[in-house]
Parts: sequence; C-alpha cells; structure tokens
Amino acid sequence: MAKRPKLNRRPDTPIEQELGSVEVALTPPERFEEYLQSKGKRNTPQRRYMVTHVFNQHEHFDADTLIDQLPRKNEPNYISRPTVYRTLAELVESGLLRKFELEGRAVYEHDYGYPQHDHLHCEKCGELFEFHNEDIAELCQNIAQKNNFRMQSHRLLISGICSKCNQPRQRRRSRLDRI
Amino acid sequence: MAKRPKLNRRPDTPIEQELGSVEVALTPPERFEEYLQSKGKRNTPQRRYMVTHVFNQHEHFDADTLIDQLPRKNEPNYISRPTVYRTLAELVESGLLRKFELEGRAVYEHDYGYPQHDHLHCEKCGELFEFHNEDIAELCQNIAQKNNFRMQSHRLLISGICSKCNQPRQRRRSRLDRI
DNA sequence: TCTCTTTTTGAGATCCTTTATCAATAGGCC
DNA sequence: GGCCTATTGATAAAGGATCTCAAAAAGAGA
Repeated sequence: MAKRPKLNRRPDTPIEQELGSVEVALTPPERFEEYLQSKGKRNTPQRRYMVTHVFNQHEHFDADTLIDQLPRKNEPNYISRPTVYRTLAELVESGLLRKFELEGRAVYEHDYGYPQHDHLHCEKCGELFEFHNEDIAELCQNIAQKNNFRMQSHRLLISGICSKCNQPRQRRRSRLDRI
Repeated sequence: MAKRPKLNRRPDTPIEQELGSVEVALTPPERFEEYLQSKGKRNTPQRRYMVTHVFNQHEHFDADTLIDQLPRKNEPNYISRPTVYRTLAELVESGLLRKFELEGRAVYEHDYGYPQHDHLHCEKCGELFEFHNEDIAELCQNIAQKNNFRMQSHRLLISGICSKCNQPRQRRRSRLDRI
C-alpha cells in the first residue's frame, strides 16, 4: 500500500470537466472575507494568500501537500505550519472547504461553488475519483428519517481498483517478438 | 465536540437485536487459527486471548478502548501495545474485523459472521449507530461500473444529530411548579 | 523430549500529524 | 497615530500508531 495517497487529480481530467460547478455570488476570497468579518476576525495576508492559493487549483490535498506548495521559511509570504492548520480549519468552518479523512490523514477539497459528490478510492494507486449521484442524498435522508436522525451530511467512499490499475500489465514486446 | 467518541453501544440495545447475524461455519477463534496456519503464522496465547476477547462483545472499539479492557502490565495475560496493534491488523487482514476511521482514530468492528451495514454518527454525543440497507451496495456497484471501477467495498457514514440529542432539553419541573 | 530454526513478543524509542503555549507582531477602529 | 485585541511564528507537546531489536517461545523434526 502506498505510504501516502496520491491526492492530485491527473492533469488531463480537470475537475470542471467531470462535475461542472455551481453558480455562486461571491468569489472564494470575497466569501472568506465576509465570513471573517461576520466573526470579528481579521483579514490577514496569510489568510488572503491561502484562500487564493487553495482555490487556484481543484485537487484534493492534505496539509502537508499544501505546505509543500506554499513559500518556505525565509521566503516572501511564508506561512507557518500552525497558521496553515488554523486557516484550513477556518476555511472548513466558513464552508469553503470540506474535510474528510483518508488513510489516517485529513484531506481537503472545495465545497463552495462545487457540486455535491462522493468518492471512489483506488486501493492500488491511492487515487481519489469523484462522482455525482442524485440518489444517494435522498437515500440517506430516508435512512436518517427511519432512525429518527436529523441528517446533516453524508460521506460515501467506494473502495476498489481503478480501471488503470485493473488492466493486466501488458508484456512489453521485445524487438525479437516482432520479427 | 467530544474529545473521544463514545464507541460503546448502549447496553439496552444489543447488536443482535438490531441487525441479526450471519451463519458461519467456524467460530472466530477457529477461523483465526485457520488464517494463521494458512499464513504460516503461530497461534500464540496473545492472539488467542485477543480474538476471544474481541468477539465476546459486539461494540465498536478503538485500540485504546481495547487496551483498557485487557489485562494491564504485570497482570496475567498482559499484551503489549505493539502486539495489540499487530494483532488487530491481523484480525482485519483475516477478515474477522473491519477497520474504519472516525475523528482521526481507527475504529474496529466485527465483520465475520456479522451482516453488512453502515453507520449513523451523532455529531453531538459521538455515538455510532448501525443500519442495514439493501439498496446501498447495489447503488455502489452501479456507480463503480459506470466508472470502470472494480469495487471491493464501500463505506457510508451519515452524520447528524440522533433522536436523543435532538430532543429539546425539557425544563425540569421544580416542586413549586407542581403546586 | 530435546534441539533447532524462525516467528513473536515486549520495552522503548520514534515517527507523523496535529494542536497548544506564549511572546512578539500587526490589523482595524477610534 | 495610538490603542486594543486578534494573529502569527517558534517551539514544545499531545496523541495515535509504528519501528527496532534483544529475549522469549512456538512449531517442526530428530
């Protein structure tokens, strides 16, 4: 099993192609600023940098992957590890990001302006794939109702082997084979 | 939010009542021994003790809860922390237990001899409730197929507020009220 | 039963992710 | 600009899970 899951989508399958997007009134930085103001929090350079950076790409990511992408210590716009974690929590609380857990690590993805979806997880290559299904939420709602539960959200993870990993590894034909 | 989720089912709702059970040919210890032999592993007292203990109760549990229940150091049948983790991994690998993650911790539950199910999680009291739904697995299978995915398992978690926590806290009537 | 080989165990250290502490810094409102 | 308070970064530490390795023990064969 991979020590650390691949959380980046393949560059040839941008997420917009897969699931489209949802109309929103404000850009993520605007939305975040609104949230901060409503909470009496301050709009710092670190928070501005992070919200912009995070919404400039669509991949799933974990804290470490994100920190790798941010400026390092002694570079301009450096953001310390605690601040990264703190700001991630705020982005989740504000509804901009969603957080879930995979293989013992917290994974984040866009929520604001992004359609509801669930995930397929390849146990071989560790990749996460998104899918959208209309029926799931309704099914969950029914189940919750039957159990006198007030549902707030659901999380469905389908584990298995993706098509790429499932292909039998082709024997590479040598020059001799082709004679 | 609770620092540590309650993983124990309430004593008045034993799991058999909720979901029944599945007929199996071997007892869990027998099944585990079979697995060990097939892997050329040895049947040690520690492994026997753990498989017996774990299947003597039906609750979900995490490693720490389990260790609390096991004999402590300098008592008979003490099992060290690394061995507990090692054996849990073997119980999962053998198909006796299922492992999943909740609030950053690994949680284990019976798999062998126990019907397929998913969970409701109360965000307030942290309790886990099980439910069985016939349609989910089929739905997942369809989704997997559409995505050229070879499904191995799924995991559905419905989060919300349980009926108990959802009840408006009744004002306790004082003696004076009743006059 | 004894011996031998190999697995397993337990003590302790260590890893890894995430969070807490706290003094110094800097927003934002007057 | 000045003040008050939130925020940051350095550092330590919490917490779960795993690694290392010498000692112990299981199982196979004699």
